[in-house]
Amino acid sequence: MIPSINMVTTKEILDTIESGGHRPTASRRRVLDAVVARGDGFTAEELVAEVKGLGRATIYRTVRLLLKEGLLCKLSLQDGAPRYTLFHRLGHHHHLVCVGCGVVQEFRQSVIEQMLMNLEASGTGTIMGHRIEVYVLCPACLPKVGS
Amino acid sequence: MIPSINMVTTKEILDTIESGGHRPTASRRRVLDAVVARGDGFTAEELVAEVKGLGRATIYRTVRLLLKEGLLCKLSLQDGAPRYTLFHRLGHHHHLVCVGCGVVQEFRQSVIEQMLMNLEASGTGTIMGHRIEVYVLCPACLPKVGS
DNA sequence: CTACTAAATGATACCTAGTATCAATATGGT
DNA sequence: ACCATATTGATACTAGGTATCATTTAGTAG
Repeated sequence: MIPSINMVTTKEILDTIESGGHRPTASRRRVLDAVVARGDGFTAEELVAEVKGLGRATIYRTVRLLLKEGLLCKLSLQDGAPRYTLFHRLGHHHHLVCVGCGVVQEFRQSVIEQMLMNLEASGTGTIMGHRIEVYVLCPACLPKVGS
Repeated sequence: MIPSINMVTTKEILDTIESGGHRPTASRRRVLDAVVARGDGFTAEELVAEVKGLGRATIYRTVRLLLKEGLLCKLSLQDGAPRYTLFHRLGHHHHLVCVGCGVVQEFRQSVIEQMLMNLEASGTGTIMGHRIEVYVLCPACLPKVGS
C-alpha cells in the first residue's frame, strides 16, 4: 500500500482509543483490521460477518466506540442499515455515495459553509450540525445500469 | 385554519392517490387525517399510536404508498426512526430539523444546485439525488437547553 | 341490486438491526 | 501474583418494519 496523507492504520486508531482511556484489546484490534482493510462504506453487520469468532455485541460496541472517538463517520442512508467510513484527515467533509456499489467518496465545498451561515443569519435557529449526502452512479456502475 | 399556498387537505391527497390507481378507502382517509393534522416531523409509529383500530401493516403500507406517490418526504435522521413530512408545494427543498422538538422546516438554496453541477462536472459520477439536512435548535428550544 | 374480480386489510409470524443484562474473562497497575 | 475494573460473549430482548394469507371491501359489469 502506498502511504498517503489519508492513510490510517490499525495501530494509529488503537493509539487514539488508548489515549481516550480504553484498552487496546485483541478483539478491538481484529475489528480495526477489518475496518481498515474495508475502508469505506461498510455496515456493522458486514463486520460481524467478516470478523469471525467475536460476539455481535462486541462488534457493535466497537463501532459505537469508534464513532464516539470520532474515528468513524456514520451515514444514515435512505434505506437499509447505516454505513460507516473511516474519518480520514480531510477534516470536515461531505459524502458522495454510489447507489450502485456503495462506494463512498468525500468532498468539501466551502460554498456550503457559506450557505449555512446565511441560513443561520436568517433567524431559523442555531445550527447544531448538518448532513449532506450526494447519491451518484460512479463511472464504474453507470454502464451496468443501462439508460 | 387560514388557507395558504402550502395547505394540503386530506381530500387533495386522496384524489392524488386515486388518480394513481389506488382506492380511496376509509382506512386511508383516517391515516391521512392524522398525517394532515400532524403535518410535519412524525414517525410511522406515532401514526400507529394515533390512529386506533387500524392494523400496523395498513399504516406502514399507507406511509409507503404516500412516499411512492411523492406526497411525503422521508427524513432518515442520525438516530431513531425516520420521520416523515408532507411534501408541500414548495417543490424541491431541503430540511431544517430542530434537535430539541423535532419540528421540521423547509428551505431552498439555489447555491446548492449550483454546487452539485460543479461536483458532477468534476467527474465523480452521475448525480442521482442528494440529501441535505441541517440540525438546529429553534428559537423556542434554545432557552430550554441552556448553554 | 347482485355477482364478480382485484385491491386492501388485519392478524400473525417473521426479519433486521441493534441494545441490555450479567456472569465469565482479560487487562493494566501495584 | 493480586486486585479492581474494563471488556467480552451468550442470551434475551426491543424497535421498526415486512411477508403471508385468509378475510373483507371497493369498484364494475350485468
